[in-house]
Amino acid sequence: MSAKYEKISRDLREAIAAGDHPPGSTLPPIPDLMDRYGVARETVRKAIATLANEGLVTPRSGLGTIVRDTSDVDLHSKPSEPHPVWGNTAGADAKTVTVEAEWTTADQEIADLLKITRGSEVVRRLRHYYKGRDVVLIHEQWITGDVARAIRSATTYDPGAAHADQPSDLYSLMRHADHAPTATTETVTTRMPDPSEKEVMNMPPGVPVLLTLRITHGPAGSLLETSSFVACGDRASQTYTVPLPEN
Amino acid sequence: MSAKYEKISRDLREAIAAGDHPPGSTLPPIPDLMDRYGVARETVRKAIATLANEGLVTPRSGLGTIVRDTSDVDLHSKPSEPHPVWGNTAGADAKTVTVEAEWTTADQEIADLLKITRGSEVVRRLRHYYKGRDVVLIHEQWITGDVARAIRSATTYDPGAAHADQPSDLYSLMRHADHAPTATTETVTTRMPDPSEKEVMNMPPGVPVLLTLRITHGPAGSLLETSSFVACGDRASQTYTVPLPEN
DNA sequence: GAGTGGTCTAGACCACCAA
DNA sequence: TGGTGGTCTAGACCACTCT
Repeated sequence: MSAKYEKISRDLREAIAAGDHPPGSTLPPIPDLMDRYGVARETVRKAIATLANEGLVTPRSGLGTIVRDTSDVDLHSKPSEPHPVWGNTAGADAKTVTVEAEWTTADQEIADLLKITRGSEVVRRLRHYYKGRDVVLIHEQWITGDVARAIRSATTYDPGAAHADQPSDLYSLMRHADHAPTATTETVTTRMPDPSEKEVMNMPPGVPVLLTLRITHGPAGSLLETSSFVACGDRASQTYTVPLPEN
Repeated sequence: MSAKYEKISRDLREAIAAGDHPPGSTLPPIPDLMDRYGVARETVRKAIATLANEGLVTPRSGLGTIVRDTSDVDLHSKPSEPHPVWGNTAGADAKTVTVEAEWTTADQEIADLLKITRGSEVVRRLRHYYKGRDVVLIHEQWITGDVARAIRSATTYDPGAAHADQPSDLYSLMRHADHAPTATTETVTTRMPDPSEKEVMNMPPGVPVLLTLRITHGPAGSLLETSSFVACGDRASQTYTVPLPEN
């Protein structure tokens, strides 16, 4: 109930909340805390690790234990406008890079989501959204073969081929290809990043990811694509406007 | 780059992913892993702590290191229907308890959100949403004085007083009080829980919270209330349906 | 009681960063 | 070079859970 490291982390947490140690500053060095509390090194480190896992601080070798700024959400996507309105909401230093693009076949999970048969041809794209030099969102997308072929015919753009230039808005292409999207269903949840996500987005410890699963609906109840968005949780938020019924 | 504990945690992570150690089972005991890798106890514990912070396992004294089931989201709220549709989406064992309800005055932050002057009278409510015996969502709500007074007059229900019985749907009361809500704006983000949230919702390590900030709009651009929803990240998700424009 | 994880120590060596 | 955090050890004692 009251381990030594818990008291230390509680004291430090309160000191941060009270405004000592403002964001960007450092906590007292480990040796200082060892003296102050009369404990061993590993006990202080455990206390600091607790705060790191809460996302409050980031220990950095040679520099000290840096207090994070937890209030700076600089990405603000509004899916009410089609999701990749990256340029609009994220500023001039935002960009998108298509890492992979390929024709492949749907596994069971994707087939279920898109209500197609397993093994159907689909286009899979993996894209990274940058803010400055940092990847802040990983977008994996599956487009039904029907829609991808229609786009290829109507616009001479093949969604399943890698392109040097970024063709921007897939939804515009869908409209030109007679598959205008009518609505999306987006489910938002959260979890901790796996090691590869942590590495790609250069995430400090104690920061979760915001996970969005999207399904795009087309004419006559058809399904056009499905996407998963994995966003760095301390930099991204999503806003929805929900109209309410009268009764 | 390749600390001993990193190799151990990587091995265990892969073993879990491969289907050895299915959800609910336990990892090998610490002494076994010490022997297998020829390392000290604290090294093994660090490896396991890494997995715990990723939300993959929960070590429990006397029982072992239990593999969590990361796929069981049992709460699924649809804000397209007014948010507290708890009974509909969460099953029969869901309930809501009002922990606090009071008339108070708006601080600067709440005043800004509701576009009222600081110090105005508002009603603040703190509610816990249960699933079975567990709190899975903490709801803090501020209702403008105008709206709360109108409800009190029209329905003889005072939102700012504690009630033994749960009056259910605030939006219905608003409609009866001539303040029908027309839309909500909901911003979703994520962070790690603070210690009090972790305690109230009995959250294991490595589980973030899903944070929703809601503003409810009323007739003629008025603002009726604002809420923060803090949901246990491994049990809750939210779904939005977004209509898309034609062009 | 036997086995599990939880806490803590005292000391060692290493990697990183600034001046 | 001196100070920072990062890793690791070998051993101790405690708290919890099941049988």
